[in-house]
Amino acid sequence: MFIYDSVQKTKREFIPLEEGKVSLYVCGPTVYDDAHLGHAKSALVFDLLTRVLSANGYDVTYARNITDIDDKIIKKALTLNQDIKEITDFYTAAFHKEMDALGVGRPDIEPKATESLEAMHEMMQKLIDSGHAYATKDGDVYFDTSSDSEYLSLSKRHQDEDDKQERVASSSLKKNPTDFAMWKSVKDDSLTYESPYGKGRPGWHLECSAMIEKHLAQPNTAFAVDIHGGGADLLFPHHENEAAQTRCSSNHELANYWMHNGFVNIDGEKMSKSLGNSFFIKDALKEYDGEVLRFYLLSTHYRSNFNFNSEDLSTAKKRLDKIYRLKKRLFGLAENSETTPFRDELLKVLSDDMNVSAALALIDEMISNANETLDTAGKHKVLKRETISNLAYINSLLGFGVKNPFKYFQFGMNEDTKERIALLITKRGVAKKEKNFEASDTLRDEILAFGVTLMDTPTGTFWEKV
RNA sequence: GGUGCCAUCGCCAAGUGGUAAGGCCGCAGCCUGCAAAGCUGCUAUCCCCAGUUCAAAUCUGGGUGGCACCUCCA
Repeated sequence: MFIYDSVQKTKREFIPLEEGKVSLYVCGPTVYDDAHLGHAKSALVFDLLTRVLSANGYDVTYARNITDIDDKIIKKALTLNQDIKEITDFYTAAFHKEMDALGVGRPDIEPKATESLEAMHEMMQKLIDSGHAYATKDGDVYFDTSSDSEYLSLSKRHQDEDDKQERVASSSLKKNPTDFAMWKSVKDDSLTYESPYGKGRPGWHLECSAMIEKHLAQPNTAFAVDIHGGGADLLFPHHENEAAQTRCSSNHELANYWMHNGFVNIDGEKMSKSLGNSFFIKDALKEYDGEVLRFYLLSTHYRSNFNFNSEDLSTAKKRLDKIYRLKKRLFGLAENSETTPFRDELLKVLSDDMNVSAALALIDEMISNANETLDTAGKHKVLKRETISNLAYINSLLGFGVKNPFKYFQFGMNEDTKERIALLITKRGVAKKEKNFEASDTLRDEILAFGVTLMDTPTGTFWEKV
């Protein structure tokens, strides 16, 4: 298994801290709004990573946090006059539902900030005791970046540049411009959390460091976790600050391998809250099967920036369709999971820093070969067995082809329409049998008007939604 | 301004020294009552210039053009 380390900027062979085991931590969503395609991309990338690691025989412990303490949440609570927990519960549930639709497995551990305050206080206290952090008279607690000689080693920035980039001059109580808040005092009693330093809320960076230390870190290892992942934008300042806190409060570095996934743009433009062009997962799911979205978002290498547009999405669907059509041809045959050369190759390319493109090329080649043989020698038993095994492997490793192939092609069609189509197909079948092609073609036009295609096969006539 | 990434067929996209994967689109054909689906065949020398090398899309230098981070953000 090889992984590109985005801090060392090189592809490295993956060697776990503890043989046979992998600890993986990924920054999860802040639950104050609907999740957008960027959240989907990140979740999908690391879902794939856990599948590939598992297929390589590793026992994976995957943690992805839920940030349920945040200024944006507090702001929303005030604006809507709602309880904080009401908001975070709502968006956490929505997030889970959308991840399910995308075929993203639940992490083994899903820590919430609200349930990890004690761990945060512990870490903060250690940092204060060791002189790496300080409390101000306002009740804020800051990390002293000048106390960490390794600060900025992740993002490889230069201190002097960050000095002049300071734009918020209000925090004059900071010792250094780059010092960041671990605890911020908040006056409004209804929106605060208790701490030994007064009421307030924890800083975002502290949440992740503390949760990793509490849930994943092993004692006496050089790193708290094997792999830390997240979106490319998180490298600085979020991961830099996380790493500093962990480094200075414990005897290990934060992560052995850092993985950052590329961004999702919409029609060439960055998707962001400030631009107001966020593309929510829930909206995309209205038009496309979650698996199509999964296939599309995973079809480009995880480190590349991804330019979302509907043309490419429908191209991706066509490619996924081919998997399902082959599955249809083999529908009802006994399942098996025998080893095949294809399986070995597929795992091999995915184990090389998740080369999905190469994997898809292998899949298309496998499909093409299988179809060709089925066309010319339909009773080829060995090939059928192998193909079923191959499809099952694609299913478990990539999460493609999970559904019933007939249902897949009926996405978004209501029962009433399905019945009417079935009736017309029966009528057309009769006309065809009587060689009344004029009538059968008229019936076909009626069927196509429902936005479907028709295909006559040896085992019957089937339709697919276009 | 600082730091970093990228530039491969009409479109999407692999490939990091050994002579250009795959998909979509297009064209030709097989199959089909006709279609659809499936299958077969055809379609690029890798932004520009210079260099290193027996050999470069792949390494080095210089251009040009995109983009990201530095501010909440996956």
